[in-house]
Parts: sequence; C-alpha cells; structure tokens
Amino acid sequence: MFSKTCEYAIRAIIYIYNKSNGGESKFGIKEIATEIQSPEHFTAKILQLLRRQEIVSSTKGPNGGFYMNSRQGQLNLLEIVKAVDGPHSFTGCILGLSECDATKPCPIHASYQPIRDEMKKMLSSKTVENLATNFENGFVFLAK
Amino acid sequence: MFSKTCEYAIRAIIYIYNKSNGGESKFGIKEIATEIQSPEHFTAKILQLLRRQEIVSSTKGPNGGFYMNSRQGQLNLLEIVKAVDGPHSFTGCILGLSECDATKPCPIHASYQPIRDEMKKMLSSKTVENLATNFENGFVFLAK
DNA sequence: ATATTAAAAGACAAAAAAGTCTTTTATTGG
DNA sequence: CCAATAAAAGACTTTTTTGTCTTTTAATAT
Repeated sequence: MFSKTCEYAIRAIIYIYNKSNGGESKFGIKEIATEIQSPEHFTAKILQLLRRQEIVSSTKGPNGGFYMNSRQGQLNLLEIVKAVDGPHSFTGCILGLSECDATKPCPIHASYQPIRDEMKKMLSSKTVENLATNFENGFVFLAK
Repeated sequence: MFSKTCEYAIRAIIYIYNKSNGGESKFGIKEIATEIQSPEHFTAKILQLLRRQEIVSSTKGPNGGFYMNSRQGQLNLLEIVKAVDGPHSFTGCILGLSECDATKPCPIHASYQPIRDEMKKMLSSKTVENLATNFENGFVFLAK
C-alpha cells in the first residue's frame, strides 16, 4: 500500500505536530526516531524531503530541530501520501495496465474504483491535527 | 497494492483460463506473454510458481503448454493474491506497526479496516471464471 | 530410438527501495 | 569570535524486486 518511507513519514509527522504546540517547541531526529521506532538516519532523510515540500519545518543548531505550525497541521493524509509516494500512487491500474479506464477497463477496474475512491476520501478526511489529537489522548499509537 | 509478479499472474491466469476450455487446449509462454504484454521469461517463472501451487497446470514437450481446468477456474482473486504475495499481504498495519489492532491501533487503523475488508470481499467474490467470461466477451482487457 | 518441442530450474543482472555513515552547513550560546 | 549543536547533503551499502539468459528435464511425434 504505502512505501516504508511513507509509513515513517506519516508517523513522524503526527509525532512532531503533536509535540510542537503550533511550532513553539522543536524536536531532534534522535527523539523522533526513538519514539516512532524508525531507523534514525533513514528518518532524517525523509524529514529533509518533507521539509523541502514545506510539510514540516526545521532549524539547525542548538535548540534546533523539527516542528510544525498550525497551517501544516491542516494538511491531510492524502496530500502527504501524494507528496511522498508520488501523485500517481492512487491513480494507476491495479493490474498494471498503462491504459485502464471505464472505456477500456482491466478485469477488476469497475469493482476496484469505488474502493479506491473510498480510500482517498478517508485519507483526505484525516488531518494531521485530527490524528495528533487522538495520539495525544492515548487513543492511538505510533510505535510497536 | 499488488506486486508486479501478482499483476502478471492475475492477467496470465485469466488469459489461460479463458483460452483453455476446461483444460482441453494448452498455450505456450510466448503466446501468453505476448497477449498480456508481460516480460516472457519473468512470466515463465511466475507460472512455475503458480503451477507448484496447483493454480495452473502445464505439460512439457510438443503440444505442451499451460492450461487450467474448471476446478481451477473456481479459484477467486483473494486466493491467488495470497498465494503470490503471501498470506499477510492483507493483514499488516498500513503504517507498518508490528502490533496494530482494535486494542492498540495505529492512527488510521479504525478507518482503514472497513476499506480493507471491502477490498478482500471484492477480491474473494471474483472467480477466475467470472473474469475470464468478461474477457471473452470483450468487456475487459488484459493488455495496453 | 531419437530429434524436436516446450516447460522447469537455476544462475545472473539490473533497478528500485531501504538503510547507514561521513562530511558540510547553519545556528546559537558563551 | 568560537565551540558546540543539530539539521542538510551526499556518498555508500544492503536488501528486495524485477527481469534475463542458459541449461536441464520431460513429453511426443516420427
């Protein structure tokens, strides 16, 4: 479904947003990787990618680290998945055909389409803020 | 979603079942790969795998080739996907957590679960025979 | 029997994804 | 200014996936 990169990205983002109150506090890569149980250096690279896309913010130096402001908290998961796994991660044919649409469908196109739409709808309905709140309340987890 | 191996497998199976009337006719790897537009040697390996699992049948030698009997046509897509991509391709956490269930869920577990269930239901409702009939009637395609 | 045919098997190769390590750059507190 | 800190950058390695090629095995038609 998602790449490992995307899995770590989503978990890191939720952790960062939850901990940095609208961008006040910052968190180092070590803490983040420990808390979401992801490989540290790999996660660092992913956060660099997210920063370039302005999904997270960061500053270098002492007391530096990663943080997210309230605008970034309004991003939804579909936007994040597209940013990480590419804009076509939800558009290609499930059986790998290069052309597959209603006029020339693969054998499961018609049945898969509504499920994919639901998936997209679900992802776009979840903002980082939503999920971070659930995490804060202990309803959901980012590790183990 | 599916591995390339699985994509080619499904397309090859539908092609083979459609063409071999209950196992009467057989088809060579060259024809199959051409018709579903897949890499020939790679597809051959995939068919070997499917044969070992008794999802397709084959015979060597002159007039040999791949074929499927009517029992094999009753297999559904979920069974095939599990055979190819592994039994856990539809059970793991979407965010990569090793433990993720109702009692200790990841942030999107609850929302993803019903979608995954729908996907499984959809796949298990499609038999090879169903899809092969649609292919035969020109309603769906296996290439391009 | 044997030559021919076609799948089976397995060794390789290429590409992509995942992960690690080192060096550089920017920031800041003293 | 300078030392310490932490992210940025990029080279590098490993693993997995995808794909290719050659040799072997089994079946069959003559």
